[in-house]
Amino acid sequence: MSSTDLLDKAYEPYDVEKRWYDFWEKEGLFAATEKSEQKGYSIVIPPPNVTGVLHMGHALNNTLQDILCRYRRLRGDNVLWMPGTDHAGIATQNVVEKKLASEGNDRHQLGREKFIETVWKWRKEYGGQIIHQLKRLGASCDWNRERFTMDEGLSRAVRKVFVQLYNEGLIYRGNYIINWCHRCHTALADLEVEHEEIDGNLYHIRYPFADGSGEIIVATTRPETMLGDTAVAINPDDERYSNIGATEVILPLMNKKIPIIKDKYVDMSFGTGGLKVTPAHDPNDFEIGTRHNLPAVKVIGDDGLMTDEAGEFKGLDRFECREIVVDKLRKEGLLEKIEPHKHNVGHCYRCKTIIEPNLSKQWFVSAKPLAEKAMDAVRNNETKIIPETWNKTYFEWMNNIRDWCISRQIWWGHQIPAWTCETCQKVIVATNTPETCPDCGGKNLIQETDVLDTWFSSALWPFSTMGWPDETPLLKTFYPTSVLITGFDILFFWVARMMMMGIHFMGDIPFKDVYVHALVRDEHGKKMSKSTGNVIDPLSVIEEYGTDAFRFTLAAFAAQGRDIKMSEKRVEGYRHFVNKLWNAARFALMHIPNSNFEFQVSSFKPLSLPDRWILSRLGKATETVAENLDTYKFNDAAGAVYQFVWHEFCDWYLEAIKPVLYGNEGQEKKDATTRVLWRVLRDTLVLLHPFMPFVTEEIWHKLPGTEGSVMKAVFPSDTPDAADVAYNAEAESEMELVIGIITGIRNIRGEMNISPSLALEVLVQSQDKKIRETIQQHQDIITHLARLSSFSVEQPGERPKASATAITEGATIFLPLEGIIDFAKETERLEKEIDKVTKELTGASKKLSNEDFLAKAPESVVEKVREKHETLAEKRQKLQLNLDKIKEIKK
RNA sequence: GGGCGGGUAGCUCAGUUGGGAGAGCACCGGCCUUACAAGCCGGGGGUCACAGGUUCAAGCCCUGUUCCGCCUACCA
Repeated sequence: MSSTDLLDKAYEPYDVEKRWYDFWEKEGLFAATEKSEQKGYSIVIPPPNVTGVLHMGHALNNTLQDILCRYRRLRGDNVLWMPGTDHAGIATQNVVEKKLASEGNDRHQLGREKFIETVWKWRKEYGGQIIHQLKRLGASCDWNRERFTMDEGLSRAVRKVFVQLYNEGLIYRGNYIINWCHRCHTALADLEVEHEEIDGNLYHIRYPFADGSGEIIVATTRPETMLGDTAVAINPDDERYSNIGATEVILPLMNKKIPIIKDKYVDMSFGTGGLKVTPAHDPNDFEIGTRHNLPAVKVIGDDGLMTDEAGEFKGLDRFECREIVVDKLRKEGLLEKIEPHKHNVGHCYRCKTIIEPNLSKQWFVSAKPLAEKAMDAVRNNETKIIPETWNKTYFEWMNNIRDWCISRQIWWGHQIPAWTCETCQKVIVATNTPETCPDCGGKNLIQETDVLDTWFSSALWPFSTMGWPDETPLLKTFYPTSVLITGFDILFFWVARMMMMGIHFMGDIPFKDVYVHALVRDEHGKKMSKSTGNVIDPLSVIEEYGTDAFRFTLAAFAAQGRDIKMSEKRVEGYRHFVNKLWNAARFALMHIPNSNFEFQVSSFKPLSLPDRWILSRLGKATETVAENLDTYKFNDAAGAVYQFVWHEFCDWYLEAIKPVLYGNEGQEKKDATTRVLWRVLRDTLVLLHPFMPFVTEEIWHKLPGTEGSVMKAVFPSDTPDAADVAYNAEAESEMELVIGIITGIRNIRGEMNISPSLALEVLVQSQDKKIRETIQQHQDIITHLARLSSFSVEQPGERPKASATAITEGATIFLPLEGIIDFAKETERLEKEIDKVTKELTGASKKLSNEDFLAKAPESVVEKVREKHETLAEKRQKLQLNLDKIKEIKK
């Protein structure tokens, strides 16, 4: 590509993105090396649901991962970003069932085997959607290694884990109260229940004593469960009931005698202090029932309809039954009253159906022993959670962890590797399908029909994806992973469980760092949801503004510990930034020769002030970007590079070197500056690449003197010629002086409304010889950037009359403009400036006259304030002088 | 009920051992200056939620109040 081929005037992302993504994949630039001398760096992707489509959360999550992976590659690491999806048991089954229903079919008609076949077919056809969307985002995953939680390898890991935990006594099976979703027809883990406050009623029901000596009133929010009551409980300390003789009540509607029991659990201050006990339909009642050996009567079936045990109510829907029960109680005069009552009701996290606590035989993981070590790892800093504030949440949950119900009554998932011998009822748990019963030799072995919770398999993700249970080179190179990037919403679901499983099975933590990022909300801070209609589709944003602008927006707003409020307007702003870079490159390419070009900056010395300055600033920007990416401060990293590119490189450097590039200063100077320009652009592209991979790659290929992909570039601070961009104190302070003078002149121009096209004559006075020399030396830059017709520097002496003035540190600027300046305006401007300075000056004086401050503040602070006071006083004095002068002339 | 986070410019937010209140957008004024009007130059704007306290010094540390958001939980 020759430099005479100008870039288009505006950056058009669409074609560029497609082209380079294909190129990267084709060149194998995303591939990790199994064995390498390089430092290993690995991230496993939080596997999106195979049913999923890319939303803002995914976009943020994966953009951050991609930034880190691309950055680490530039730093020379051997990077593995492991991609994949999870099988999302309930969600996927729901989707496929819906599809079947639309075809007038259902899974029971198909049968289990056929149904699972259908799901696989669906997965093949539609399951890759989100992977394609991740590619649009620029995700540099090692796609050849893509995994799926239902893959053969991962399934093997699941079986092995299940069997081992069972043998260790950490998995057990039993009848317990679990959360039951009638719509999904399965048990759910406690975590999968979403609590929501709803306006319900508190029903007060009279339970007559069996001996006719009176009654006790109990309160309930779910009257239909009374049909399954097996006791009424009171607190043993409750004086209201200390004198009752009755030991039993008659359960209304059922006409059944049930005992009155005493249990400390009962809260005396709630209602009447009488509690109905339904062990089959309430977790607390279940525990009370266990303590008192009460029978558990299941009146609500797994289908949501009342069971045989519900007597005359049999077959009614649970909510319908509630109304009828209440109605009947009222008629029989057993309903004391109904009070409105707000309470929390559990809903299924997949389908929002109201959850019923239900007695059921399920499989559980005994979590406490696993949680202990998972807590230790964080306590000992083996795994660091960032930001730290999430430690508390992590410990809070781990400390109160309860056993994890892992069986699901659905078909799509890992079928539990347990068999029951029909002959002797022995339960066999094994990785391979057993042929005969080891106890009785029976051949009729029936496999457990339940499948495992999807999170059970995702808990193994960091090592199952790398080939475990085999000892693979991949595991050796990349486990433990370097960092996990995730949203806090799955801290418990996933992160905590990976910690438990990783430590238990690998004997080592699954990740060294866990970076917890925020949620993406809409521009008003509301959670995005389909029902609210405030969802912004990342893909439409990408279509409209380009991937680079979108990614940069996400990074720029990814401040630790705060949610991101996303609006398209923000993205638009960063599209301007992409375009700015594009045009800066366009400008640079107009001046960088494309042949016989020696790119070493160091061979051209001495360099001009702008050259030395921009190299110093580039070094600073490089350092800042690295520091902030190393500590997951994505917004600060993005901010630093943005500031550098726009306000230092474009606003000052490119403007300052124009005369040189136009050849006004001779070929030698031009050659030197061109090298610096090239160098800064090259390094800038590398710095920006992790954030904006596409536009940087596009420019990289247009820039002479670069080879291959920018992905293969070396991070600026790691290059052999990194010394060129070291901090240069002299250049920075000289440039500050020059910038100060220019800004002073521009300020007058702006405030006085002097036409930009009018070239001005400017005189600068300074007492400091060094300052005078520096200014003199760089007067061409000042003349150019401030648009001057003449410029001179001298010692303080005669003040030009009729001039506007500005004060910078160490120098006074005079803009003699007889006939041009407006005296009234200049007076006003100076007065305003004096006001400002006076205010600051007063603050400093106050401090300096405070003896305590002088005595107790550190010397360096006092000195700083003294200096400040001195400069301000001087500035004020000069301003005052100028004001007096103006007023004098005005007269 | 328990826990966490937040209240800083009109808006969205930075502000990391306590010592100069900042950015982006929006707004106002001036510019088509041959990279970019998706741009350039200049400018205005804040009792850092409120009340106390510690300190020479508080946006930052402590206490209390208040408002908002989230997580978590078995008061029927």
